[in-house]
Amino acid sequence: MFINVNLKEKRPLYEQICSGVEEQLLLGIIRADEELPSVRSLAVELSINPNTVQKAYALLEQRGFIYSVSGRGSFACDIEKLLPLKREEALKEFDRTAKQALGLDISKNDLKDRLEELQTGHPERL
Amino acid sequence: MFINVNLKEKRPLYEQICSGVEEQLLLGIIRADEELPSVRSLAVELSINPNTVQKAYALLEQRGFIYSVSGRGSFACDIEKLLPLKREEALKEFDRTAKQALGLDISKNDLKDRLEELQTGHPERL
Amino acid sequence: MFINVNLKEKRPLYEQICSGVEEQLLLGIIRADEELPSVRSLAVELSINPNTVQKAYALLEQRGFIYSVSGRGSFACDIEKLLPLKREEALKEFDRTAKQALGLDISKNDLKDRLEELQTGHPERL
Amino acid sequence: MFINVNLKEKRPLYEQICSGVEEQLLLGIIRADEELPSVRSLAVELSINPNTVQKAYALLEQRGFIYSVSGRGSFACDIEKLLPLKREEALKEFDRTAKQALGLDISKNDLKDRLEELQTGHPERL
DNA sequence: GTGGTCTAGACCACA
DNA sequence: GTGGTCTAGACCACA
Repeated sequence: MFINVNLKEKRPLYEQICSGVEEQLLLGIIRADEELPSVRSLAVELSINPNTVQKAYALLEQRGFIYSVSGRGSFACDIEKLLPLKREEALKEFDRTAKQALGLDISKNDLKDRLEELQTGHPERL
Repeated sequence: MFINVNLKEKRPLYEQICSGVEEQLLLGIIRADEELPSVRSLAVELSINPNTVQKAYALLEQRGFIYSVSGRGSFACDIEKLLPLKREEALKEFDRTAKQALGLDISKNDLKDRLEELQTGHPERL
Repeated sequence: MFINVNLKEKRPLYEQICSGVEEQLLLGIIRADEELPSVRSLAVELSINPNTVQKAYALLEQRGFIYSVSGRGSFACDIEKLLPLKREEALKEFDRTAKQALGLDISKNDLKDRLEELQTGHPERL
Repeated sequence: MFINVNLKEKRPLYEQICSGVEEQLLLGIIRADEELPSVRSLAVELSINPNTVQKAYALLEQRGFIYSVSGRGSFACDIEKLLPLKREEALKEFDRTAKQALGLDISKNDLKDRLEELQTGHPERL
């Protein structure tokens, strides 16, 4: 697992960790029940405060991405169960931005053309 | 001009004011060179501190939406000049969310269908 | 005399009037002892407050560009007597900006080349 | 870092702080990613209000000179990336003042001689 | 009257 | 501890 954090970004560090882990889960880089680095080791690796990692893991657990076994560590949830929820969220976001564009007199056809040209950059699941 | 602020929202008050004004400018509700409510009067109307309104107006000026004349008041810029920039920003956001959806195995055709069903809610410019 | 003021500029209106008059004096558009528009008429022409024009004229008098004859009006001074002072001020400004450029590792030769290419846009004195 | 503010100057305090910091960044006195004094400590040092320092730091961040990390502090950006922009600005200013001098019948050769005699006072980067 | 600057002091999220 | 937001209130220049 390779998580990057960037101090210059405005998002709080714990959010950066969360989205890093979420992304790798969704991409299949982290498998179901795979063990995540411990709070302490990740804190050392990223040179940040363990409390920050702790907060990120707590949020990830609350959001259903990981589960913690006390005294053992943290493990990835089965992402397949989360996909429908994530898709729903993504579509809401998509609608919102599409509406915004339409409100600026960009036509639906323009947006469709744009869609067609998009490269997903979606790597094959390992 | 009808600006609403909501203390319960996480976004700072000054940002809420900014987006309220921006929206009305883009919708043509506020015309070029039209005078906005003074810092003080808007503060009274919204029951917030004048400094907060001041910060919002300063940001709006910096972003090119309004211009302030010391001792006179604040006035709307000609929004037509800002439209291309806003469109560009909106399209970037659109691409981002579209990519996100595609990354979750939602097909381009699904997104296009969704686009087709969207109602813009875009009022005619007066 | 054609003075323009721009509400969108950050400089105060009275300063804009001053520099407009100064410029026309230095360019020879206004001649020595020529009468300037009255405070009231200029205020009407520019659609601004007479107090603002009054302040501009007071400053111009204080700086030696015009003189007022009470009950008669305001008249242009002989600009030739002011030129040495203006030249000194301009050279100070020139030195300041040149130093700034040199401090950013721009070479003296670069600045000289730049000087050579400048078009003055200096109209012939009438 | 040695920042001075002068209450008697007309420029607002926050602008004085900005230009002080900008200058030291451009001179290489402050290095990339070096930590700046905290908002509070600089306020104490200069005997001014923290809000004023806060405003200065916000402007410096917006202008690309520093970046702030909430809960951590403020740090210097890599100035090398800003140099081209600063050079461009400086040359525009140089042109402006040169034109002004030429408009007062000062010859290009006079300006070149003047350039030649200038001492930069530019300290070596450490 | 208007906007712009500044002070004094509070409270919050983040680390 | 740090920066970010907000309030309450003062004073100034400008028009």
